[in-house]
Amino acid sequence: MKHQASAAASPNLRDRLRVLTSQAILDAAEVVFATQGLQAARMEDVAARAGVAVGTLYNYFKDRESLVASLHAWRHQQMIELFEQSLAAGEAQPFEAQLLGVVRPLLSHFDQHRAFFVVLMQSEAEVGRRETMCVRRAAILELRGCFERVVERGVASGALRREDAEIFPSAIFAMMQCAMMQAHFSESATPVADQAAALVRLFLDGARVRP
Amino acid sequence: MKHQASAAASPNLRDRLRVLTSQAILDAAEVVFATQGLQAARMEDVAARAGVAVGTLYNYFKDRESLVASLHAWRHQQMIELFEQSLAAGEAQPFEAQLLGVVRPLLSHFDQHRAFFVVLMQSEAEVGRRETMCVRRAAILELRGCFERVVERGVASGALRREDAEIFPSAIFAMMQCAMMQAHFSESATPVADQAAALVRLFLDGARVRP
Amino acid sequence: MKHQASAAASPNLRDRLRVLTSQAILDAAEVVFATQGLQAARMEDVAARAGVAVGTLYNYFKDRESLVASLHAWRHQQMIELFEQSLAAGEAQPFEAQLLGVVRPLLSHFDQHRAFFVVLMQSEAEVGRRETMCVRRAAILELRGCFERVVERGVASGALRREDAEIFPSAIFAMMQCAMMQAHFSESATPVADQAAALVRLFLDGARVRP
Amino acid sequence: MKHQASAAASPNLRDRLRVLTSQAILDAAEVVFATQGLQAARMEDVAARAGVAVGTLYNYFKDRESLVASLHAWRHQQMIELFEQSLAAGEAQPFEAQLLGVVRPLLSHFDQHRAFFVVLMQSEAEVGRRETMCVRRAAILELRGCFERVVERGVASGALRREDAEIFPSAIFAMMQCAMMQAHFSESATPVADQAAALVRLFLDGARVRP
DNA sequence: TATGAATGAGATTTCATTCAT
DNA sequence: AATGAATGAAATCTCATTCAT
Repeated sequence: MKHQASAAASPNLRDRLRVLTSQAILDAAEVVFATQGLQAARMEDVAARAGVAVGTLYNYFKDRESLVASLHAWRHQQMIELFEQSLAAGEAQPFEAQLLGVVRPLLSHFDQHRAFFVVLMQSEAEVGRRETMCVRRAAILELRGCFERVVERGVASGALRREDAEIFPSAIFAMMQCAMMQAHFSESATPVADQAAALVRLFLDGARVRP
Repeated sequence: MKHQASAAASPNLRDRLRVLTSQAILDAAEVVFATQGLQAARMEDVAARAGVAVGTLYNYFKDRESLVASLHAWRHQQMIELFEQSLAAGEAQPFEAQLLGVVRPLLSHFDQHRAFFVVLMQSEAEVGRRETMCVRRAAILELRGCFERVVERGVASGALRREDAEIFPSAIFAMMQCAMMQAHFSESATPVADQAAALVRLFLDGARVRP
Repeated sequence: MKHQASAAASPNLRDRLRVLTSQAILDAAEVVFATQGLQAARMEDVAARAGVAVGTLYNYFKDRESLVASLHAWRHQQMIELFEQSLAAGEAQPFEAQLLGVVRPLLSHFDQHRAFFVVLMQSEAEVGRRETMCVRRAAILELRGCFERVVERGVASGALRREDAEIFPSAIFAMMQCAMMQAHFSESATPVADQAAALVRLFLDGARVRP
Repeated sequence: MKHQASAAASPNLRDRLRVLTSQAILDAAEVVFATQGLQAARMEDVAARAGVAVGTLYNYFKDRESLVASLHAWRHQQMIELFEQSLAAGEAQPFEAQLLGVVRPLLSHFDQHRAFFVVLMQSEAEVGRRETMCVRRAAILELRGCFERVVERGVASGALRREDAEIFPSAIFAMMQCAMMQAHFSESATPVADQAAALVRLFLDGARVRP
């Protein structure tokens, strides 16, 4: 009541701390899960890395599964947003440039969270609870839907063949995934994003020698 | 060797029984791992499915990890052999036909062991023990090596561009993987092998509209 | 005392508030313990029901055990007082009437706090800390002592046999308990107090057919 | 095959061992639960007392709750059987003798498992899972049903009043329970069974002085 | 004085592995 | 060689209690 600043900030303070802690836990979880593997990692490790007690994890996430799910949802959301921005930014450009404008930022995002995305893929393949699977599938389908929109635009603008258009979204997605996996297994330090142009070219022109 | 006929046959019989049991266990393991997930599956489940006691598993495989590794090695070996046969069989054909001749049987193999390959991919992304990782990486690199040989032949025969040849093997591999994953997540019943031709065409000619 | 009117009233106000909060907590605790069970109930639940924060509970009661003990003591005190009043009120009446005058109000009290008394009995059987047990035993003995006084008066007035007088207090007590338990398990809605007369008659005359 | 005895015993051996272990666990559980209290007792304590590893408990009982339930069921069954035998044994005797013939053995059984029965009562009052409650209630009702049969016989033989017969079963039951509780709280070493005759007399003749 | 997020000891349960029969 | 009961380390999750605001 007395101090405007402190009084005004006070109610927000708790909330801000909550958000901060929540983020700290998610950040820690990402690193720990990526480093130790999704199942090998113990909640205690996540807590230790986040600098909180185990019990605190459970004040923010119902259980282990919920923590993993939140992590997924978070990164997924970021990717979708990144995609939307990139797509909108390239709206005025010719198709190839727009495609590259979408692929490169996504690969950059990959680069920044490389370790975690491996975990993400791993758990995507996981044969777990039914509901978990559904959520995952929905997420993947949403991402694929993004690429479908790009392909549609390519077809509409006359840049892509209409006949095989059905498999194009998956094809781009696959190439990106592959670049990712390869970087992971070869433990290469070069950013995957550097291959964006080559990938787009391969997707558009194929591998065949032109006369 | 020491004993008469029956005794001479006996060691063979024993060996054959050993192999039979071993195979039964691996078969059971494949199904159980694929059905329940690699970590969710319990050794007891594998034993039950194989029709043996838990202890027996440990008479044939040092430990859980060793069982999984054997399963991997087994399927991997089959794929390599399949690849070699397909490649040799298409030696006389033009490049596109040979490539298709390699891709289609591999996808068929995928189709037959679809569930397990998902598990395989899952564990490939696994960040487990260092030595396990090495073995896995070696296996993947070997498979990629196979595709490198195909690409080399394509380049040599003038069918593929030399400039981007470096990323071609991964690209083909990626497209196959992707077709696989997509089938898994969409729970499609159509054989992935049916998409072989489309994949090869996309790889060779790209997605761009030709004038 | 030192300060003026407002200051003089202030300590009383504070005290009254303390008592009010304390009562609110005890009331909440009774309901929560009775509903969820003595061990299943969490301090947080009690706090929520009382409309205070968890920390506040510990401003009023040292710890969980102390809260339970207070609850017990409170109800126990009420029963003792109820007993004394009833006993005094029936002093001039013949023995059977006086006994009924004691039993019926106690059973009514039971009816009002039925759920809690089940919890009370439960914890009476609890094999917990030594000191807790002592307190409980003292409470029970005090209640039994009340009935001993009634029995004594019955013997003195020539209404009860002297020979078996030792087991009479427990017998009455047992019958009351039993009526209680039975009501609980049969989830009967009829007040136990309605059986008071029948219980007293059974206690006095037994079950045997008289010639 | 070679040895009749050993071969014949062999299949039974495992089963007999299973039963033995199962009994050992139940015995240990009874003591531990009675000594430490139903919730205070840890599975580890039960295991230690039974001389097995914790895991073994779970080879025999699905979970903690199941162990407790088995214990209850076991003792309950024994009591029912004891009751049936006693009742049949006194069939030819006059009512009072038959009643005593039923009450005394039950109280003896109480004496032998005194500590556990306290636990039994405690958990009977427990407000736990719905299904658990149902099982318990069924058990109690079954026991009460036994006493109802005795009372019926008493009424039929003209020994008991018909009018109040409804509350007689509970009354006997209550008196027995009370004797039990009292012995527990007073930590008396005298067998409760010694009070059997007094209880029966009180039940039959009441406390009133006869002219 | 009230608050409620943080704490961390402790309990239950699982399951890969062993080993006596 | 096959069996399957016993083992016990390890992981998840709970909740009474504390203490900074």
